[in-house]
Amino acid sequence: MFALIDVNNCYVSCHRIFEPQYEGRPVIVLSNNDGCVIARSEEAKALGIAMGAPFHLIKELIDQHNIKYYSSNYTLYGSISRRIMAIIREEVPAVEVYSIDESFADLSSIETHYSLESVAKTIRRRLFQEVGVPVCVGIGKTKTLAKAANRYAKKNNRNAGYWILDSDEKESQCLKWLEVGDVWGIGGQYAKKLKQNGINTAYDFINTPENWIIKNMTVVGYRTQKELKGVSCIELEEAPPAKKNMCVSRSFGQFINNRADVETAMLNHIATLAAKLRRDGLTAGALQLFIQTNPFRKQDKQYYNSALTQIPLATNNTIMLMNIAKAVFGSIYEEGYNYKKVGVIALDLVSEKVKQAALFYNDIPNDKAMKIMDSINNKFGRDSIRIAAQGVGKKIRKDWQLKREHISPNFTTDINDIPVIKI
DNA sequence: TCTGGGGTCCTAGGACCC
DNA sequence: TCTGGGGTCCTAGGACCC
Repeated sequence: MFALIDVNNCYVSCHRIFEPQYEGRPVIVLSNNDGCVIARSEEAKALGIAMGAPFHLIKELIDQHNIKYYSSNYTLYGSISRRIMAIIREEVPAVEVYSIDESFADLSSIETHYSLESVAKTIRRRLFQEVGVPVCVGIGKTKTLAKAANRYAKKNNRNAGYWILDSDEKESQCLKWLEVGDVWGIGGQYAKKLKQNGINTAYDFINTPENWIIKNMTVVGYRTQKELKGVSCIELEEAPPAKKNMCVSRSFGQFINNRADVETAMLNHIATLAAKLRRDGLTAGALQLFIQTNPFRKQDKQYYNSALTQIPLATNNTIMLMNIAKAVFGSIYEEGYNYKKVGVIALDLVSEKVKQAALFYNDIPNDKAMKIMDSINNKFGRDSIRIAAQGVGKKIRKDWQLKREHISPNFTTDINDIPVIKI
């Protein structure tokens, strides 16, 4: 059996740990740049606030119902997530951290219904007491069934907070209830196509001929069908597979139409990217840059361009990557547009330890300097030390930086933000 | 005025090789 | 009337996940 443990309305729940006065009240969390809604409390969902709703279009509703809103604070969520995963690891033999708020567990060593139930209850109780977040636990024979069970628990057994698919009857009942578009692995496009063919529930889906599924949804859809039938095709991945690409991109707080600022933003993304590569012990064999205007501004001329550069000697050195990026940037930047976003992607990633040497290339970068930069930034906070091209003096705070007007304190990661308790 | 960021997998088609 | 068989690599596009 597999379990899926999923934090209820994760980002909202993270904020409520430290501001419990918002328990029972409508709360939402906004995307970067306070652009749109990416998390909602149950109370906010009940008021009709949709996932992805643009913030500026729901301001009236927010005032009307006194909805609490936060800018997203990934430092906080990451920290809470680590606490959660540490506790889950103590309770089950094997864990796959699937996302910031979800993990799969392998329960194959646990046999009776009673023991499964007790694992679910213990995890819930400990996370609530020791971290302060509510979670739901779904249990089934495959990862896809565990996902389905989790959804069932959330909608139909929320107080208990778990659901176990340990009989054929319970499986059928859950699959008849589950809309086909809510199956893990079936997204909007396939859901539309399935419904056009009269396949509305997960139960309809498992009773659809295999050849139809393969023809219309490839082998990926076929695997999903097998999983729903109780045949496990997707294994637990305790160690995440090596990354193939790594991307850093941000929308600007407002649009920018001067080259120097766009370039500075890009170089800052390079610095972030290079640090992420070094953190994971990876080097990039190629670098892609892209820039784009804001597609929502219909009054603006639209533009998108990208450039892919092979790197002769795979690297994670900030200065080298910056030099490459600067050399290529001019080929994609065009004057006369209002830019909204710039991004950088590292591709052809290989481990630092096994990277191929280059025969005709002697420009060995100073990686020791990078190590020192990383250790300073790890100790004193990001960008404590940086490359001058990222901006100095007054240039550090600029239009391209994120808008986060409703940011919460970093309660768990910044000594200055630790909550004060008065006794 | 204002609409997120970061990933993976699969297939078809076009190019190449012997 | 008739035109082989067996492969790989790369890219773009489309689907999906959180």
